[in-house]
Amino acid sequence: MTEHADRPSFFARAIAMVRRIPEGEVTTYGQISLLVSGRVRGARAVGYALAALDGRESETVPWWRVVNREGRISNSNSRSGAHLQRQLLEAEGVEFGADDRIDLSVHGWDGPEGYF
DNA sequence: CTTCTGACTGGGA
DNA sequence: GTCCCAGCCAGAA
Repeated sequence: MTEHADRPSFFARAIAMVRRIPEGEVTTYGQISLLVSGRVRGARAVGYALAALDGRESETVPWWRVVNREGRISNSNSRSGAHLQRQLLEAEGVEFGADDRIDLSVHGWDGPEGYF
């Protein structure tokens, strides 16, 4: 972590929020951004945060439960394993549509209960 | 110091 | 449905 202990950065807060996603559910980059900063536009920074995960963190942080607003696996994560992400989600019971899309109204996660 | 880029999103045309 | 643009945060050149 590169942020100050008393003032966790947007980066660190995003990772902490991803850890809260329950098994078998998914959320979007925009939702994470909204939960940790109150702004949807920080979604891009969330994606950057997950891209910077270490090999060790990639095992403790459920990064595979984060998809884009369409419910699809994002493009460049293919270098880390888009196929792996889908495989991990299906193993948790997440279903993909014919167009490789997840129904967020079924598997979508809105954040911790009573967070706001 | 400035500028660009990226696992993104919402709004307008 | 499509395409384009601005905004968000962090890091690299």
